[in-house]
Amino acid sequence: MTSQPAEVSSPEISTRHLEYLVAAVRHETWAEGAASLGVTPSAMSQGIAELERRLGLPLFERRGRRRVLDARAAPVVEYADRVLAATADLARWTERRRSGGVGRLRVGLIDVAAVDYFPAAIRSFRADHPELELHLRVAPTSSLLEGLNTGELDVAIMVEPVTPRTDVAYDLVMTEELAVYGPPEVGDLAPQEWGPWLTFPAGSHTRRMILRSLGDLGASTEVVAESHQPDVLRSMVELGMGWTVLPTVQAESGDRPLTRQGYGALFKRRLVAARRADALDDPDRDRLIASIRAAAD
Amino acid sequence: MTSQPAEVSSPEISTRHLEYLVAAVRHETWAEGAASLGVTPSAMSQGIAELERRLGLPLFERRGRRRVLDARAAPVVEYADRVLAATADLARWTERRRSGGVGRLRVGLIDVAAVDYFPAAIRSFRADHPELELHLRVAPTSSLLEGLNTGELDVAIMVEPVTPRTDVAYDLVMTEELAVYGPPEVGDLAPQEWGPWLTFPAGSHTRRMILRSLGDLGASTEVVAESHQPDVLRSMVELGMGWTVLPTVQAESGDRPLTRQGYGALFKRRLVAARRADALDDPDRDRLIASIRAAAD
DNA sequence: GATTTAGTTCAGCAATACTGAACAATAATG
DNA sequence: CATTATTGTTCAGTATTGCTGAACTAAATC
Repeated sequence: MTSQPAEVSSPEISTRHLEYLVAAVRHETWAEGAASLGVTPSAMSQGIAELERRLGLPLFERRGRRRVLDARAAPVVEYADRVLAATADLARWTERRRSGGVGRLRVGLIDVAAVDYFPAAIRSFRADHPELELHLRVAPTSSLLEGLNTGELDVAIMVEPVTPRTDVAYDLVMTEELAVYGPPEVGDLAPQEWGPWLTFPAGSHTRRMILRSLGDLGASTEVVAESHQPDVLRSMVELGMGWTVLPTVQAESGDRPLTRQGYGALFKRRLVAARRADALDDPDRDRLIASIRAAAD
Repeated sequence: MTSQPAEVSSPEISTRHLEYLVAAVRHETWAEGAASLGVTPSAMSQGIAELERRLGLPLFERRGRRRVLDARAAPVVEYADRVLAATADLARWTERRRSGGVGRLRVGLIDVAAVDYFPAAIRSFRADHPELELHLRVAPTSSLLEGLNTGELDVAIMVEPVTPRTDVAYDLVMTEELAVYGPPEVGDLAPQEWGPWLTFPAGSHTRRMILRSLGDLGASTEVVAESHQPDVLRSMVELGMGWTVLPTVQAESGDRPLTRQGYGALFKRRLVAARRADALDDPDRDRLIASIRAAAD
């Protein structure tokens, strides 16, 4: 065991420095970034120089008359994003403390949660909490995950990620079944005869699960059309353009339900209520999650 | 969906402010805290007042002539701890970048990992990486967890926590068996006749698992002595003071192994390599983990 | 009541962070 | 190729900030 050397001293960094850095990265030009923060390009230039000096490391390289982030400095931007997200959380928390509880909750939901499972629960929650501004965003899981990480969302009702993540914590809300639906006239076929497929875009969590399950059964995995919108996928199936896999609640609702293959559920996926792992405690978020889980039972 | 109101603006906060806050909380007096930061009490008093002003919230209350943290401000201290830990990480990362790789790795291990399983692996790793200052701390799992969270440790080889945690990420290293050991003269007994017990202190992960497993078998769960040190527990068993449950590698090593009950392994526990969930990537930490897992196979 | 201790407020000063002007380098246009 | 436009940098000036030391206030101890 060696003797313990002096601790590396931490630089003094302010959230202002980090705002300059993030603005420089997120905007096309530094001038635009400076404007977004309400300062002159001169202030931002000097501020970033001071940050580089305090870290003892250059963060940007010249590209013509522009400055672009050195790819090796990505961890510094990640640090800046995290600290600014935590600071924004803190600002909201202190605002809540000051105002004695009046606040806002920003909720993301995938479409099946917003349209099929929880519209009544959300209406009811809103009615029960008039002091709370409830903000809803309906988007695919990947977009909701990004929203959580950038601090734009407080909670997301989404598909459970395939691989465990350390940046997000979640509670199970419900399990739902997805089934195979073919064009109306084909009747029941064996899996080997299913397809081609109309499904979600590449990058979708659910699409990966669908294609894996179909592959396991020896079915085709040819995709001929993509859409984020289940209604669009349904319409294309009705028009005889191909087959799809959808949550049963989405495919069989309304006055023209799709025809399910007799195979049964292809697989089940889990919907979760996710928050950023390092988010501060938020009783309103917890109440909403409890309310949604109660509705799911 | 309501119209989106203006975002709550984040206050400008520096790591200096947060250092003042944490020093005020962690030291008996503000004067002592100020000294630990190399400033006068006046600077710290004004700095904390400015932080309260920027947050719009009092953080401390008067207790006689002292100021103590308002319990409701605990989330602000948690935020400060997180940001300062992340900033210290960043400082080490930038130091590594500047020095072209020469650095330091601070490793925690529980005693069985340091003494029984991985001494050769660690000697070998140190020999293979002379450019790296390897710091070892041997302590119980709870202490190692705290060291991770306060940024004092980069990685910890420890018992897997009973309940999943979001602040720590870990890789499985190995599974080890723990068995029941009685005083030398008692021979094989049924579980109902085991005990009383010499075991780890309250708060120990392993102790909770031991008592739960014994309870499941209908054995006594009476504890008559406690120690963090397996050698001490062994000695007390040899002296006929009671029974213990230990990792077999600890209980049966050396020239006077304890006598195992014929029951077999009471249960298995998992040792993991843990890091803080939001820690920056660290190739040296990953290499050490790979080396330890290879040694465990 | 006198003394000591902990934290606060004040005045002064050095350091910092911003603006606006002038400048340098690069890219686009004629 | 010359001129103009654009992006970012450097400089000087100024307002603001953050620190120290002194004086002060309030609480605790003797």
